[in-house]
Amino acid sequence: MKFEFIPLDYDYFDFKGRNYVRMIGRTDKGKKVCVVDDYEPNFYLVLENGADAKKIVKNIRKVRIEKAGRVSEVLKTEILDKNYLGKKVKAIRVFVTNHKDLQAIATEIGEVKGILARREFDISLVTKYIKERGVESMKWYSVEGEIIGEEDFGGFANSIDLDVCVSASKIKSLEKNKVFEPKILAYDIETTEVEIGKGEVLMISLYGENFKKVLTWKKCSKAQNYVETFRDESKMLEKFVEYVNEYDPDVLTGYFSDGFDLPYLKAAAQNNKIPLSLGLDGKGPSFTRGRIPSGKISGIVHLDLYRFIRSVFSQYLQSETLSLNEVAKELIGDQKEDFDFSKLSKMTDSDWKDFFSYNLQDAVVTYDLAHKIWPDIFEFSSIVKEPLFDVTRDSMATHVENYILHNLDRFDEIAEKRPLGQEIGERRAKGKYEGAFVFEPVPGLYDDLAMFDFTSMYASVIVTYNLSKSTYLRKDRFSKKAGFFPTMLGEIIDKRKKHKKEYANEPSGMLKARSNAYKLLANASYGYQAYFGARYYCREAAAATARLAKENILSAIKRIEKAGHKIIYSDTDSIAFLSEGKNRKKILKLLEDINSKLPGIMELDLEDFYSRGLFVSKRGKGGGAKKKYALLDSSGKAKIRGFETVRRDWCGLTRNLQSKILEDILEDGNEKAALKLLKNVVWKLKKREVDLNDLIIRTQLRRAIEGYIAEGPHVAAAKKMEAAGIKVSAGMLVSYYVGEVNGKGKRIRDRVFLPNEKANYDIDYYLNNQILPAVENIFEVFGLNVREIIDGEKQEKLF
DNA sequence: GCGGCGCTTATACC
DNA sequence: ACCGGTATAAGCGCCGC
Repeated sequence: MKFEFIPLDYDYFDFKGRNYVRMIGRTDKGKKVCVVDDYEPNFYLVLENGADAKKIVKNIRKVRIEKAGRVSEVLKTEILDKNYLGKKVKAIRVFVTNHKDLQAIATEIGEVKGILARREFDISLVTKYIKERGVESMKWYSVEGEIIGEEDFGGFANSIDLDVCVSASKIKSLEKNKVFEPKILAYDIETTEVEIGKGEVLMISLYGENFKKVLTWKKCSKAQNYVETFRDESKMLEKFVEYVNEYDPDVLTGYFSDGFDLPYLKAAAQNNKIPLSLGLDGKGPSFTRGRIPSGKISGIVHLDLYRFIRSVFSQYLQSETLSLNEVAKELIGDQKEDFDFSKLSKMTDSDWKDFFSYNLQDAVVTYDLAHKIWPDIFEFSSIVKEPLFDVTRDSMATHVENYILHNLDRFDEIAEKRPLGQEIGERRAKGKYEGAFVFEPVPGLYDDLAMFDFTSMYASVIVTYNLSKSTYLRKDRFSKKAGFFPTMLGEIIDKRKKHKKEYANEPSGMLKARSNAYKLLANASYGYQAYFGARYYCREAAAATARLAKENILSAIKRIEKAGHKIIYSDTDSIAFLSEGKNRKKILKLLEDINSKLPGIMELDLEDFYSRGLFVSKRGKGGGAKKKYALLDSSGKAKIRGFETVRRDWCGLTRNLQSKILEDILEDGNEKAALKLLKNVVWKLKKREVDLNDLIIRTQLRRAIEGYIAEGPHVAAAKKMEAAGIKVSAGMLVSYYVGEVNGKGKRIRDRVFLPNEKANYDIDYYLNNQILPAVENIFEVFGLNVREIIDGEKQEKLF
């Protein structure tokens, strides 16, 4: 039979000791199908110059190992002309029986004379399959094949529940370039405990197209009609499985569901001694090891939105935390409902009703969020050529690496190996190298500024100067012959430009996602070369990238100065300077002049014009503070960087006041209104009229409590939480305020109170450790000493 | 008991 | 451990007086 097919999920199985890839996807008619393809596992031997390839082949043909009840042997070999790290080499491609034994066979062959390196035995089977056969995630194919019968592959077809299961004889790529719209089902659970394996699942919400349910075993006379009540937890779990399998989604999505919902459900099923038979094979979720376990369900792509958002998407976001609440608010508007969890101990029927609604709403929000970022997930998967499951969990470094791996064959390149423990240790032991240039500003309020910035600076430096592992010669010298890494990066930059332009002409979610994906890949590639875990690690290339970027920005600064402009600030790839009465046209001419002399693909761009800019001094010490400024753009919008306003570990009172003060000063050009604002807040603070919510300080607990050498206020707060029976864990945001205590109380941590604890807020602390430090450097620009002014007011009041 | 300084810690910028 | 270096600044920890 023949049909059109898009792969959504990949895995593999063994039959008679051989490997087969199994892809689950949809046909163009919307049928969920399984396509089985055979795979010939293989790796490479890179030969030394002048080695006797035929002799080596003769020797290795005999290699055979027995392991885990399997026999693996060398089935065939090919002698090929390939490239390895950019150099022409003779190589032997060694085909073996089973992918699982690649490493063992490579070890068995050993470091024989004539063999320079053994490579590509450390790439996953699915990645190798996609790389070699070109059957890529999120692309359309025409598939021809035989329906898999009941007896085939040891009764394989019986164990999975699908419309069709085929063994492919021909898979041909189709020229179809449209976004695939998956069938998404979102879920969320509420439980009595937060620890996996403890407590019970109170309810499970499910939300999809024309589908909304809340499953529970809590009886409630006021339950909404979408609530289904079961006899007990076990019956509820069974129905959950039934509904998911019946709905038959391509994607089952949750928020932090790898870390919570799915493992909790699995443990709850175990506690009830029932299977959680989700998925096509009915085996339920399996968890792959890792820092965070990844929950895999056969035939359904389990997608934890939190993980993709954290590793890929978070850099677009303004949100201070990656909670569903905040992320959803930013991306799809305010949707999440509130629920007071302290009610849980004594719930009325009406409370339960609210809780059901809250639970459902979380699934709705998750569903909407999944749709919102689907174009980004789709594009990432199709650009990086890795399955959805992996692409939504991999780090940026892995994305860069996968992009490279899947594009190496165009360069006839054999892939470099992944570093092992010892090598990682050696790489990490190397100290830091010198990084970016940051200009020390002179504190002051400036009028009429222009800002230039280099587009994708580090990436364009890598491309321009050909900086990579395979082009590195010796001591700061790199080959002139274009390497595959800089070439690929050049292509990434070109594609980013192309799609950005297309998006500008005809905006669409897909084009925006595509251009963003290329931008992110380009931006992550510099860090990749300095990352200890990278196959193509090259500290020298990374150090040279930083050094050459610095040379280029310093020479651009000189040119701008030479044209008669005073430099106000510069950080890494941007330069702010005074327009000096020159009009925009003249400044654009200057930009053009500089650009004409820039090397390679390097490009300076006009970032924006600003009517005012404020720079302050460092606290305590002299000199201008770097990475801290406020600018007013031509449309009247303030751009605030580094100030307490943008730091989440300062209280709301301070942040709001400082941001208003900065905006007032930028708009008025003087400090008069701002000073009034300050006096007003100080007055309110002293009269205890400030709302406690505005005084809460939030700080992340970045490790377990025992891990701290210095016990700061947030650690003290975490200890208090623990004492109150609240679970604390690394990564959580701790909230507290500083209040008055009797007797001892020298240290701030001794004056820490949790938000629900009653105390008088410590006026002195909020004045001297929050408000004044945040504003004094701003007023100092105008020659004012606000500490004296505030003290003066106090004196006046006394008299 | 207190000032000073180094260190630890969190968070930001690019 | 899951991309890099540069930077500010608070508050603890500890020393010396």
